Amino acid sequence: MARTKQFEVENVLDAAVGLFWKKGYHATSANDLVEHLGVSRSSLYDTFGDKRNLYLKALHQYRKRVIGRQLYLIETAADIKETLEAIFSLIIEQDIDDFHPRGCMLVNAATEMAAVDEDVAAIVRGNQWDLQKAWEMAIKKAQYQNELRADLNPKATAAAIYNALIGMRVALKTEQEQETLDAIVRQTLRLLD
Amino acid sequence: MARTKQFEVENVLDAAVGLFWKKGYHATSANDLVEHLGVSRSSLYDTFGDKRNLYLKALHQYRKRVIGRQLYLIETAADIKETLEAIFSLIIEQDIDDFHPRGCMLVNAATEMAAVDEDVAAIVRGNQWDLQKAWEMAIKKAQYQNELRADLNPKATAAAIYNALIGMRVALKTEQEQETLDAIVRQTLRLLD
DNA sequence: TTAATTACGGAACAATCGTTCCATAATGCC
DNA sequence: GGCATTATGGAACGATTGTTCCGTAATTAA
Repeated sequence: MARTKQFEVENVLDAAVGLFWKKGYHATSANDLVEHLGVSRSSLYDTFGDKRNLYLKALHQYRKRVIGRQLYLIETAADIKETLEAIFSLIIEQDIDDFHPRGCMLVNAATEMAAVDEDVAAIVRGNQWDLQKAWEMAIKKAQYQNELRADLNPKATAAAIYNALIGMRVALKTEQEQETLDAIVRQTLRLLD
Repeated sequence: MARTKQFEVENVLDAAVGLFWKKGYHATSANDLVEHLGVSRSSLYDTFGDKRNLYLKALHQYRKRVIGRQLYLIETAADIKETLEAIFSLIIEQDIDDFHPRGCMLVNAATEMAAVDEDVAAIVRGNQWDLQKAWEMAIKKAQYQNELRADLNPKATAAAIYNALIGMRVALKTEQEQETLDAIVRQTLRLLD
């Protein structure tokens, strides 16, 4: 028995992801949010709490949407090397033509916030665990199917792959020569030989 | 024929590095700087220009001091695999016991600023070039001395090593199990096999 | 249709932001 | 020792920060 919201919470959260992703936490002002989310100040605070709370919710949303897709690719991988190469390509294509490459929101969050905000750190850790586990399982599956050498350590290899992908997100923040990017992909794939 | 400065520019710059390194650009306020650098507001602006300018100078100082040491280690490496392992250890030790791990100031700068500040991006790119070139030369030297396989691509391998080191800096921002860190080091070393 | 409840728009808040300005202090050259 | 020059401390600036508050609009159950 009350007025209904004039916006879809999910949509607003997606828009918040877009802003925080591009500019980070500190450089995104409350005014930025009000202007770009199409929701009034009071409704924003009513619905999402303060700025930090909205940021945390945006991080969760990013995991759900963007990382979710990546997890799906890894889990349903037919050929693990092809999948790794494809994910590298996705990441590279996403940033390479952008005037302001956004990188990975969780990597950005890790460097900007994780050291001083335990809640952010926990989200980053959760994401890391998900992705490393997904790679580990995919490696084990590939070994079971005789597509990968049996003496490869699945957990260690997964950690190294995850690590290389993170490095790539950072590298893409500054313009990179295609040759260098290809080299990183090629060398990282060697981890699976 | 004028009053002399009551501070050493170099020392103040080092202190600025300490602040910006730990908190990043946006989260470090002008007040923070005045309080921790022991220099009055007006002297700070007189000597270093505005906040952004001081940040850029601090980035240069970081390259000179911290990265300079790393370059020296790489260039004077007797055993390249040992050197890579040693640098990983240095990085890990630097962050692992810190309550607020600082990571690498240039990695932090890349994710926070490089996309929207071309001057920052240029500094990061310069640093990347220096380090990749140093690794490339070290690899070539090791090949010449028959310590590394001759069919290893020096440039590509250098890029991958640099990339893995960056990933490590980000990973250390959230607490990491020693086992995982060791795995990353071990797998990255395989790039030199 | 009324009553209860929630959403909304916008003004307003104190606090902090980065920066400037000025009067005074200190220095080296003549 | 006087003069020109620069450094310094501190007050002050307007702008922006994140957040709150309030009067009004909209909604639905009764």
